[in-house]
Amino acid sequence: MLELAILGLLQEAPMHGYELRKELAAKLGAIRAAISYGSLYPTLRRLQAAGWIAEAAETPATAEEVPALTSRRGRVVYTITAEGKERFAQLIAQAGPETYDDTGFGVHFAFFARTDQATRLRILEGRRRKIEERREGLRDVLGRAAERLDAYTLELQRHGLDACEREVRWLEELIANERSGRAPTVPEPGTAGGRRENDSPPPPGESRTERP
Amino acid sequence: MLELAILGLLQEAPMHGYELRKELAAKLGAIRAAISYGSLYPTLRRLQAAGWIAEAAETPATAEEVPALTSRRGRVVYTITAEGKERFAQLIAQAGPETYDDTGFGVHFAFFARTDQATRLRILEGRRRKIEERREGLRDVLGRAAERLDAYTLELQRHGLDACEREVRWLEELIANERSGRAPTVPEPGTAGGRRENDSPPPPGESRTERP
DNA sequence: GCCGCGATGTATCGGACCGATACATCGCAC
DNA sequence: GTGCGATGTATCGGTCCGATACATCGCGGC
Repeated sequence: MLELAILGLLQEAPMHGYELRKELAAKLGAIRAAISYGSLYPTLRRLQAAGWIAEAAETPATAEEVPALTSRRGRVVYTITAEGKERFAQLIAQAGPETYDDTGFGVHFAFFARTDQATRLRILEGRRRKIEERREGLRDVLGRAAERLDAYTLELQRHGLDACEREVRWLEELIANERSGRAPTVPEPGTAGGRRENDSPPPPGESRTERP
Repeated sequence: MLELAILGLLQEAPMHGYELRKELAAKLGAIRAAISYGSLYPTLRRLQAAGWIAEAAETPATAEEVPALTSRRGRVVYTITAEGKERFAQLIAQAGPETYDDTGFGVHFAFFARTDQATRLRILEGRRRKIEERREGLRDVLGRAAERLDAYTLELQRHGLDACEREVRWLEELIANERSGRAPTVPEPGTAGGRRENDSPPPPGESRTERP
């Protein structure tokens, strides 16, 4: 999962670890807190060893002079390689079971702008299926096993059931929108000209405008 | 977390591993899928080594005869010890930061029937605070950084924000109910007489009765 | 009668990820 | 001029997961 996220972010721009963590937090804030350095840095090294990302050392050419003083270790900027882009595409397209859990789905969804429509649809439907299963489980417990459980546990289940129903409805909207929709796919920023970023993905979900 | 959950469940009845997993899935179905055996069994051994649970071997006395044939390995039933109950009480009362993440809160909440009112209130308020922080983070991103993000990422944040607002409202209800409420605490089933289980916890949350 | 098969049951192993910790630099406010 | 919060890289132990293995039980089909 972390691997996929890193590859995806580096496709938008070269970054160093710290930046990667912040971007990730911004992009996945709805799903998970923030990635730990304890997994980030080892993963970066793993990806580099695999040839999917490359170190693009700081000191932008002109720094030939003034080298020795304080040694200036500086941050390590990573770039994605051609193999890395292939790897990303492969990871995005192939859906294992972990693609549909909370984190996995969140990461995949966050990169939907770089995902083709068929895959998007497949992932949304897989996620819906999974949430529907959880929902049925909760309904079962609330029905059959209700008298075995205390009031707090019951309330927890009710709240969970509510969240499931909401997410299914949300997914339905997205799926309908996707089916009837244009196919935007990747804007590919950075390369080739000054086109504005994110002008292409379709507007998913309307009717969600008012705020209490 | 697993440790707390096991100690809590064994307080309701002696159980073997498989059963523990199922009960846990039923009780925490709203929070997480199901505990893995890869963490369950090692944890059971750790708890046993610490003296918090004890093995209460199957074969209920009368099985003195017919011993050798097929050896009958059978399941291992665990019971909580007095030290284990103390440990549980201690874990329930002391709140670290992990008490307020999704899993931690879920586990604590699931055992609210065995938690005193002051602690319940503290945990509910801590959780609310944490969710409010996440909510503010999401509002920030949706406000300040909106143009940097693509439509899908934005939609993910919106959905997350919605979930946060809902959970805060849910917590408010529970907190209000708790403040103005009776203090039920532990029914202590199994020991001392044939009292009906879970007749004591207060009804948390009303106004949640209709279903679409 | 017996055979397979799904539920029950215990167990291990490698790997992913977290949380705490350490340490160094930079800019700026006091 | 100095302290302190943000920036930045890095490691280590521990928790938990997912895959896998293996053995038993009860029951329905042939």
